[in-house]
Amino acid sequence: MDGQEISTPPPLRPPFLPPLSTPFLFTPPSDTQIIPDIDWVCLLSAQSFVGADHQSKPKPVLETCPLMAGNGGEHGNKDKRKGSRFEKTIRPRFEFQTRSGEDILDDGYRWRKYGQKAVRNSNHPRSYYRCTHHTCNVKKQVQRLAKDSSIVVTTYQGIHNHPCEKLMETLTPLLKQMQFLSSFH
DNA sequence: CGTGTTTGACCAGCGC
DNA sequence: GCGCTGGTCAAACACG
Repeated sequence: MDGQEISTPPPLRPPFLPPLSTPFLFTPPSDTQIIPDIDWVCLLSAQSFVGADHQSKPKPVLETCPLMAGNGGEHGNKDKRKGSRFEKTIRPRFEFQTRSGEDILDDGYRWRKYGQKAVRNSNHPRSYYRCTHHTCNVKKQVQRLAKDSSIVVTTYQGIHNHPCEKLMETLTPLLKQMQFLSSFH
């Protein structure tokens, strides 16, 4: 490497993430210029960061993926592999290509690695991650491109059913400050 | 001690 | 049926 800058992408919230409207009670002061009908989900979605240098256009697809049968997030069922463990279920899949030295993108969620496999036609292994939230079934796969090892391909499967912890941490003080400021009006 | 990672084994799907 | 490959499990281990 000739000292090329590797751009670490900012934390992102692609479209497969849950709507923020549920956990957020966003009540802007009545005399501010905040547009009430802003679609924050779209605003923060992948569409909004298409064009950034380090991001490629995400490829959202719907396809049938093997899914744990009756998985309610409970662990301890050792017979998960047997019988009707897998059933065909429509599960949203989103793929991102990111030019980064880091394999793990900070998307605000917590992930636990549960596997790693060497992949055919690639020098780089594929890593498997699962959201650590006990009620959440979202998974992601991280792999570097065989052609260009500086590009990380992250594939998300599923939709989070809980708020983004880091984003909540970030926005909570902001919201409190807004409420504080609005109390003067 | 709780949480996350590593890694070998296991299983299912698919092509031949 | 067999072998290959991708995906997952779970015990062992590391770390703060």
